[in-house]
Amino acid sequence: MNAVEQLQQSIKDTLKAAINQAGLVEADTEVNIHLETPKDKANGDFATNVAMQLTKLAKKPPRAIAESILENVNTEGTDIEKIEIAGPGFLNITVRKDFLAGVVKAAFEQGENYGRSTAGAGEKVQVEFVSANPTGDLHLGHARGASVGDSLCNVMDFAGFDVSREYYINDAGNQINNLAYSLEARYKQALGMDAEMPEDGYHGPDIIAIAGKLAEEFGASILDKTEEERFKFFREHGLKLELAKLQNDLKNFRVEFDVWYSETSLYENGKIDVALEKLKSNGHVFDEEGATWFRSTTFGDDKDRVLIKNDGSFTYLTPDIAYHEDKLRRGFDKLINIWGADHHGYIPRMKAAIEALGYERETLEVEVIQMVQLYKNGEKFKMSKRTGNAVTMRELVEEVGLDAVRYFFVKTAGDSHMDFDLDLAVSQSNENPVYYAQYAHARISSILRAASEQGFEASLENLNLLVAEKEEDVLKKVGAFPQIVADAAKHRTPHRIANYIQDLAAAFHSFYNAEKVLNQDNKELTEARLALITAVKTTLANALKLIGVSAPEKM
RNA sequence: GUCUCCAUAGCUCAGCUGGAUAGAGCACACGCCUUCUAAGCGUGCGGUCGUAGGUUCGAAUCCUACUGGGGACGCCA
Repeated sequence: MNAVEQLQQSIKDTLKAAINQAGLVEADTEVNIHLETPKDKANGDFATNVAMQLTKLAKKPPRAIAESILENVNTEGTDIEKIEIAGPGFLNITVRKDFLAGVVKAAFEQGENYGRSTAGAGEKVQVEFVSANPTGDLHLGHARGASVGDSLCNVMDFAGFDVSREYYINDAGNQINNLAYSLEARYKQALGMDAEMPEDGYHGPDIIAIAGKLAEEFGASILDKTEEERFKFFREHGLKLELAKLQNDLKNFRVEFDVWYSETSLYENGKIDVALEKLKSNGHVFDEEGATWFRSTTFGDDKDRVLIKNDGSFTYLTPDIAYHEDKLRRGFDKLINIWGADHHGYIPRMKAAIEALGYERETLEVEVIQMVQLYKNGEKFKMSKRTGNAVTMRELVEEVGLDAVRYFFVKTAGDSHMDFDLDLAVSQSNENPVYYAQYAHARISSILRAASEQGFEASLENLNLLVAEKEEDVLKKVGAFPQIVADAAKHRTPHRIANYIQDLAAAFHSFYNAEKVLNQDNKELTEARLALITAVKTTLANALKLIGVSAPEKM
């Protein structure tokens, strides 16, 4: 438990004691006190609406309850300086100033671990994200999914969850056949031959590039093979090179997975049959019209789903069920899937499958990432893998810059639709909010360099000198960080980290303009302030790292 | 047609399990560099929180209906 949490708990305990003392509720009633941070600091450091919430139980008006609590409260030996009644019945709590000094100390001493907590209690969580088919380049939607997914993993890890990142490779099924045929056509074209692309072929430039590579390496020799051999060749090489490309692109996007899980492996090791048998023995499978069905409607899906088509092959769902069964067998407490909004209709059947396999429905959590609408030259820009004119993640990073892209995608809540104006992102890249935060970090670094040259050293000795208004604002922001991380992890909302970064940077910039840090005439204050800005620097760096953005020493 | 997500300032978006006078950035207007980085700070302008009901001490937040937009409704993946 961090300092702020301890403080909050202590305030809650103090208030609970007062409520009991006042006899406002039955002795065994569990009163849930919610503390919030008032927007206006004139309303104290913390505020609670508990008096309003108790109106029904205590059968008194809120202000009378508040007064009753005040009369019975004992703040001796706590960090509470004063409690006031305000508005309709809020209790505004002001904390002793020296409490904030502890915040600097914590950030200063914990360094890159400041903000870590055990809020997640080591819960084993697996997060599956991106999982794009290995049949084309990653595009805008994948970039958003990668940003949000990776940041969420970072945040949850920092908040004490045991996180594993996984990418599900769809290397089986029709799309891979299409990949092989597309590649063969491109290969022939690369050799100067006439070849038509298959009807559902992949027209992306990456396929052309891979075909060119194969033509260079193998010449025309592949043409001598039988049709079956050629198919196998293009399938294998296509997959291998597509996968290598995906892994490389993601790595360059600062995203690394713990596990790359092959769909084909589910076929090879019989896990699909095992899952099917389990569904059958649980009584959730039936045959009809030559196909085998999963009775998903039993678990709230709006229609039943085919598992085995009448041609004997599996639908996409079947290996996916086996995959999820396998995840659960690996001992995860929670499965988080990050899916594009175009797949959200798929959620009820997957949850149904989880339940049919005998697990808790809630074990599977699906975070839906809404579509990104790209604008260019003031017009909507259609994204299509098939037509090959999509803006890829790689191109986006080249044009806009990695830090800006990662920041941009993670600062918006995943469940809200998003417009991405490419011209704006490129032309105004210097005004992108990400630079605002990075600039704060660089500024601090600069001051610390100057301080070092002038013989100053950050010190925790005189933190009680940090009483200026702007200093307090900064301290409160720094102190809030562990709780922000814990909340963002709990609610699966990494965008809160981005918002927090803006707040913290703003508090610092404001402080910077109001107070000068280095002052030869006041060594004590200077060195206390150095400790303060070091705490800010640490916090900024930690927060930026969580969302995959760099923290530069100079700009 | 059914399901689902969304609708907050001119634009892009926040708004924590319902709380006090709904916030930030961009844009616009005006100030601030002989002083640690002006990619910054300050002041101002800007809102019937899509519409109409409901729930209650209190609703941008929860419920219902409607309007408008995205997405999904396949023995594709």
